[in-house]
Amino acid sequence: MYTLVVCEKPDAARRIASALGSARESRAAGSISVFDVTYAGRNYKVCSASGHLYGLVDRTKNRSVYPVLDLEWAPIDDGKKGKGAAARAARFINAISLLARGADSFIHACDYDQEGEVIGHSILQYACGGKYEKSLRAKFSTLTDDEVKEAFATLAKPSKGLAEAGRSRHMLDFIYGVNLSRALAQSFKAGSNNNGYRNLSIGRVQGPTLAFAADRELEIRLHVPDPYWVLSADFEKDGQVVRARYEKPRIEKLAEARAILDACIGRDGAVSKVSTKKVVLRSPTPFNTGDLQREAYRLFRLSPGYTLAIAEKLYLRALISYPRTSSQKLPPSINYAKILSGLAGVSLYSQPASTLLSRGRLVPNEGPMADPAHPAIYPTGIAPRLSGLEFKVYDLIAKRFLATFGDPAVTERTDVSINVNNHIFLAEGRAVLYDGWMAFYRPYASSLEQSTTVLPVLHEGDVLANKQVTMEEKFTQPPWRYSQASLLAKMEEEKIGTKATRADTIATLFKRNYIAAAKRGGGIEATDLGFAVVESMREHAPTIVSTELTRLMEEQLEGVEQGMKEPADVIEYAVERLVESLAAFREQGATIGRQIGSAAAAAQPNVVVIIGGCPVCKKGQLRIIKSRTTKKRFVGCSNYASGGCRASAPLPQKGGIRVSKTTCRCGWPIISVAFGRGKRWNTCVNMQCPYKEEKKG
DNA sequence: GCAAGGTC
Repeated sequence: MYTLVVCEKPDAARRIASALGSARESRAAGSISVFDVTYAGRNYKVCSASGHLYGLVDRTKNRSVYPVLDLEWAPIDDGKKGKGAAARAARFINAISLLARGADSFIHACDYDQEGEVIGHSILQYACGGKYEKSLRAKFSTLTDDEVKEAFATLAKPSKGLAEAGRSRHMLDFIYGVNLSRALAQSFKAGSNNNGYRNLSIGRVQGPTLAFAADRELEIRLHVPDPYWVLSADFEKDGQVVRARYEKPRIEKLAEARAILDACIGRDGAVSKVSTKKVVLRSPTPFNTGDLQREAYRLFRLSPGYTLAIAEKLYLRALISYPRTSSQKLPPSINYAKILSGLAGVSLYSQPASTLLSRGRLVPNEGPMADPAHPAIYPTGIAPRLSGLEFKVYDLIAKRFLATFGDPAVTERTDVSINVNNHIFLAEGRAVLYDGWMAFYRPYASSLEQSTTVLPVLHEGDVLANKQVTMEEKFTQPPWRYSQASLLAKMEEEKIGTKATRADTIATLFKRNYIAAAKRGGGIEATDLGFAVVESMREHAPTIVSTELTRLMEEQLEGVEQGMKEPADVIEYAVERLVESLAAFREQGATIGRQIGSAAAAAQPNVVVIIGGCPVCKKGQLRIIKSRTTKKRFVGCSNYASGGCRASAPLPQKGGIRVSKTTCRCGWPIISVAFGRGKRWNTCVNMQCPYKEEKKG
């Protein structure tokens, strides 16, 4: 007789078994690994699932019918992740079913979180014959020997509320996501003139993520650059140049900037204040999935999805720990010294690893985030044989691990105020006094190290020769577009999606052609189709494109978990609200479809700042500028301030502006301005254009 | 050809 222990994945089964004692591995039917181990006089067979083996299926199987509200749990079928998933799940289910027959008791040892509770629940209920409530739960926060033993010594009743909350989460996501996606796709079909089908989708995570990109794109398109002026000055002391900027970083009036320039040109400065400040920079915290994805993007421009795929490979080759983790913690049980000894045997890391080993006391600088089943990502210490991007990602992980143990770095910042005719200019010096952890993180810490600026030694009252004062006209910039990495960070911040799925969701939005690489300036831009989907959802099912749905769902599921709410009531309430949204789609399906359809076909408006060369002075460029006095937008020449070019023209105050490729015969640019729904008006910018003619676009 | 969530 034995107790069957059900784990979430093969790797966890191996670790749990070996934590309990000396385990013997064998192959069960379908060749999945099973570990026999005796612990405290009891025989255990430790087996595992491979993530979710069961999922929700639509009983009707007809993908053109909605709403689908009648769902059941069944072995997963081959989905979008490719063929073979169903066969793999069947292999695990068959093997576990056989093992269950000989078991007299069951332990649920999947990851101790909501999703893990569901994975174990399904297996114990469906593969083991309704054993969930009779099973006992092993609760651990990381899979270390001590914690696993502790969990088996203090087995608890299964958390039925948690399982119900998780199962309801699956239900709600399916009901909202599948139904609204079907409604979208079918309204597109109804509204398009060729009756074509287009695979459209929306969901609790896709929706808000797309809305982030669309809202940002709108901000960018609506941005009107405001002019401002920047003053800077170069001084000299003992042959060394001191670069300084005017104390006000932006001067919004040209007259004011001119006045300061005139007052300061050719006049020497006097040092009026010198202050130095030590800044201590703690070592970085170890990587969780998102941290690694962001850093790999910053340094190598790798997409989050690609980084995770590479990390997955490194993990499968036993070079790094499990890469899907929220944790920023490295418990001592991973054995720092052992890992460092391993790294000391790799020539690239031997010097830093030995340095750390010689210190004796090793304390990593941990971050606040934790994960129920895994520590932060760390190298195992096994010598890697890698090249290309795999090497880069490994190197980043290894050096980050080393840096985590490094001393705080100490930098010094010097601020100098320079008085020129009662105008204050500021110069700033930075120096690294002690590099500490930075030495372990080279070259990845370089942006911090390279901020070094050397100033000559300066004292209050020193007189500095004024070499030059310059005035530069600049324009306020629109906000940055999201990159894949910053969009992922935004999702983390808004608490939507999970460490393992965020990159996938972004990839889905690309696949649907809701977002695309921006034509200029890098980053992601929402496409017209993306805008149209957000717009129609905001009108008919607004919660799906808002993070509010996640928040509301979590509130309700919290009630289910605590046993205060019935899952059926929570789902019924959601269905009632969903059905209202779907009613609008039924009534206005064709109209919605036409809107989305025409958006999908329409060209992208350009982001316009410069609209063409100046036909008057022939030197400057015509730009869209917002007047400081009237707050209205107009066209002005960039050569206005420096060259006195007075070329200007009024603009309509509403509607997106695009520039035509052709210039008017009078030499001025032709623009098209959006008005109404999808209509544009083409016109020459020149007020006195002798060829003025309006063209419908 | 539909979600989001596991894992490979």
